[in-house]
Amino acid sequence: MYRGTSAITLDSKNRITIPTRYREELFADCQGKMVCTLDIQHPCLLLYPLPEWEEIELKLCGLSSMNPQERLLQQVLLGNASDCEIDKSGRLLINGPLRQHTGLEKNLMLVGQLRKFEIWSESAWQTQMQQGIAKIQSGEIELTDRLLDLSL
Amino acid sequence: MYRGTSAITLDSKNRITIPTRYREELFADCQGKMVCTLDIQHPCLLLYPLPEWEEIELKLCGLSSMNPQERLLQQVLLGNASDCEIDKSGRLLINGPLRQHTGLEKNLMLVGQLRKFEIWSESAWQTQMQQGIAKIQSGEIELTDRLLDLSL
DNA sequence: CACTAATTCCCACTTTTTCCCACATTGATA
DNA sequence: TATCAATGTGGGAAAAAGTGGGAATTAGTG
Repeated sequence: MYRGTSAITLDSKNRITIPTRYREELFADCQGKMVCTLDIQHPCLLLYPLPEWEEIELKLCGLSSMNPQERLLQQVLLGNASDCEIDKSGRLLINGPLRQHTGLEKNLMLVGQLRKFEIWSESAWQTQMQQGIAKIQSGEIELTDRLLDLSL
Repeated sequence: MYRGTSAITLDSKNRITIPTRYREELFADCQGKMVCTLDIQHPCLLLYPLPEWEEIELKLCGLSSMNPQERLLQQVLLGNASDCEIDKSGRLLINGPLRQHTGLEKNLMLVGQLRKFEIWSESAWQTQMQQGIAKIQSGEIELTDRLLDLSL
């Protein structure tokens, strides 16, 4: 399970360094083979270990291409999915279309989210956190059964 | 079960010393492996022994990332969850994002809360206690069945 | 087939993190 | 009240991780 936020940089060759604390687990999960695609709700990227992604792909495969909404999801998620492999120095290449769509700058945040990561530009992530916390504290969150079950 | 409040300090390398009276129990619970994350209601941090945290993570894992509210909770809680290990001199590192979000200064309070700890800046904790006690005494507390069952 | 562009690999520098030792402070005991 | 023990605090030094860039290899193009 991946968790926590790391400040990382996009270097002049459009690579990011995966923090060492994740590498061992990543190598066990997927030998460094990962898939990066666009997020559909936020201006960020999603980074999956290959086996995780393959499960999602299977689900996407089950959607109907006759349903315009479902087809759109397929187009966005599958169309942007790009194979990335962690190189020998623990770095990973982020290709052009992905960078542009997210407006990635030099300073990024790599955010562990259980079985995947999110990649945000640092400023967007901070905004997301501030607004998100404000929203939760103001009680704008509707408490579903699943949420009530959370006792922190 | 952890209880009680200890005044502690954040040193120049952003470490806190865990009071000795907790160490033995902590070591038995998690060999010093802990997870620290943001609280969503108050400006404080939550510090869990790893096994405790993993249970919460399991619940978070069951939320749907397609539901914006549930995803927001995942982002805030998991995204800020940081692994911390108690070092050989009984100290623990609090990383940047966590410090900033909580506005931690040098003087902190470590508050035992059963299976976890809360970490407050000293001033915020005092305010919380004063206001909280005032609220309870003024009868602003709605007595639910669970509360009625408490007999002190 | 030659030339250019892009990618990958690798080395070296810089910064950060971790470990460890020593001093200060507190509290207990004689 | 002096002394000892135990805990808390600070900081130096070693190790590790992050970062940038050169050079070699591969792929793409005219």
